Amino acid sequence: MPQITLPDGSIRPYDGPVTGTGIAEDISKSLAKKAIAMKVDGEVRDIWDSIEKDAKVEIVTRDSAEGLDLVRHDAAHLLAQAVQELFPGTQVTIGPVIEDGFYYDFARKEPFSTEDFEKIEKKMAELVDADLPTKKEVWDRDEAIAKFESMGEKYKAELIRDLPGSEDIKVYHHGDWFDLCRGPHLPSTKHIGKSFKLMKLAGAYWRGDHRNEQLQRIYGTAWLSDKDLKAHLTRLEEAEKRDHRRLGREMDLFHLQSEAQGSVFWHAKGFTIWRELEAYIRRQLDADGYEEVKTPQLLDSVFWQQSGHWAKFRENMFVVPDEVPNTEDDAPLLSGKADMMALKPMNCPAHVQIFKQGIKSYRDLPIRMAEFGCCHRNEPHGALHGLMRVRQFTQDDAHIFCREDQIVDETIRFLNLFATVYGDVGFTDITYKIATRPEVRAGSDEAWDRAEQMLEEAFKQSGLEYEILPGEGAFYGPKLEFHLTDAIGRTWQCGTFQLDYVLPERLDAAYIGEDGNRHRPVMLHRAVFGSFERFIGLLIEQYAGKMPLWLAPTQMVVATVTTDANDYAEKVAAEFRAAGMRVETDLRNEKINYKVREHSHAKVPLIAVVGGREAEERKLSLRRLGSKDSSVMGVDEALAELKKESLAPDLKR
RNA sequence: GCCGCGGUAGCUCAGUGGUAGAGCGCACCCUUGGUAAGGGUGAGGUCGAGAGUUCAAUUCUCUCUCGCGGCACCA
Repeated sequence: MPQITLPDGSIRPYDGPVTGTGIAEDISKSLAKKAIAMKVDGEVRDIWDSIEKDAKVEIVTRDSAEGLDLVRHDAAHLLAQAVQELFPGTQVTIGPVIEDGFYYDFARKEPFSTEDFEKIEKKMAELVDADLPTKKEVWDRDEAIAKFESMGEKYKAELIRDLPGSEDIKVYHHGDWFDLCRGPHLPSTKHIGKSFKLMKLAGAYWRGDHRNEQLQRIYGTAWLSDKDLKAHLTRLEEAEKRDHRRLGREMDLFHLQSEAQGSVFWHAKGFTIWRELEAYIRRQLDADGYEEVKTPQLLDSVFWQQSGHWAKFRENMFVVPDEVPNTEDDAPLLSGKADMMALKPMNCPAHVQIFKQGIKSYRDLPIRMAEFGCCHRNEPHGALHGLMRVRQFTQDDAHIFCREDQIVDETIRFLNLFATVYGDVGFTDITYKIATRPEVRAGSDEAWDRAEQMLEEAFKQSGLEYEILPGEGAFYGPKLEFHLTDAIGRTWQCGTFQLDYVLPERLDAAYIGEDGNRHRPVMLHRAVFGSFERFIGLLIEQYAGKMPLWLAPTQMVVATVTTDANDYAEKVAAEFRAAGMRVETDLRNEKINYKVREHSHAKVPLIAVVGGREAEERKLSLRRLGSKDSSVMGVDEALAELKKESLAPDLKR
């Protein structure tokens, strides 16, 4: 006698087991038509499942968040079904729902090509039109394994083998085709609709492990309506326009070229942004009790052996032989016997060397040692991505040497600095994470317990929301991660904060404690921007190139209406430059419309138009980027206002 | 590094087994125009590199390289 509680609080008693369809029909005919699944005590289930006990039930319709997920999940099945019909011999593996869509991983000897997409999409549409009903069966584990193996579906068989014994082996049929699946699913293929599109093709390792065979992954997007699909595709196009690589070229900020792949050629305009940011963060660090240092770029491999990087990080290091190259044309360039040096991939070991000079007392701690250190890492070719992932980058790096009892305070101090800086540059959408102990790690569990607790404590005291990333910490300690999202939804880690008990030990850093004995300091690795490169890349995308005034490479263009005003324009520009602003003039023989258009496209925040009228009255006509209006004002008034406005946020305070 | 896709003028892209085209940009000339494209003329390309097939390759094939999208990696 199940009692079904509906979302409105009403209770419906039933004499026996009842299906979601039955409940929906009892509520209303129109709901029954739209019902595609149900939520039983919060869990999404197949609409045709029987409910035998009292439960809270909510009917799920297509146009709900759950409905959209179901559509996408079914679309993944649909893709698999279409592919298997079109390409016999293809094995299916997994096909989950992801943001905005789904993917399915296939095992097939011959490669798919994006040219196959049209054919597959057509087949998918046919299957939707066929309105194949969904049927669920629970199979015996061994029989299921045998069945899938006999079909040549070894991945499915492996999945079943690895399912916990407590779990049912559920098989969903869509017409004649079936797949092992946790479900739930739509009642039939027609509910999927046709607002889907196959997007891209990629290799992906079975179970995400590069030692396994590589599968072929087809990504798709699916929506409830063609309108939604179109809107999504438009969003992607818009996002492309915000791509920092594109804007970097259009705005003459930087470029990359193959002779220095992964390293950036900063043009004057791009480097202006860098310089402003560097000056800004240096002021913050100075004010926050950091001391700035500069350490060597190239260090002997013996040093990296001591630090542990040679063992753990060597494959990502650029190694340089310490040898005079042979100058004979025919002789080998290098003897192969030279000692090796390496470009630093990190600054931390060098900072320990500075710490170790002289004797440190507990009274000296904490020491906050900062460096705008340029690091090189030999990243895999496939990982390189514009400014976001490069092989040479400069961090706003610092290491805090402190006692264990200072960790919480230092963490809070950092979080405050971090929040100030990100607020100042306009990043608001940040995800905070604590990455905890990985399986392979150094140090005792007690030390890890303490370290993780201290980080959480700091977060709690700072009032920031965070999530835990289990097992994602560094081998030497837990870390805080700060994630930002780029134009197309990829997230990037920028700032970082890592606890390290290991490096001071390895490199024998010590201070004299109150008790007169030697103690190990704890090292906190931390960066606010992370790398200038990535941070600037994200800034460009965040602002779609329309940088805030203090960061804009060119803050103002003084554009003349006629050549008669040229001398005046030069004079005005000079006055603004004298006030510390970055100002250019546009004296070209072009119409003012043309100039305004061009500088607007170049995303210059301010355009000062000057003609005969302005020259006569020592005025300018100011137009702000994104505005159609302009306002005429006196030069002195504009100078006072804009000089203040163009200051970095900290200097305005 | 792995899988798929790509590389033609500064940029965006078209095109072809008989050694190339557009728009924008650039230079020059005319135009002195009041807030998102005034007109004209012109310059500009080893069609990513190498090899192969062919009478002939930018076009077809292979290798390499770089780029793009994923995957793996990101101590």
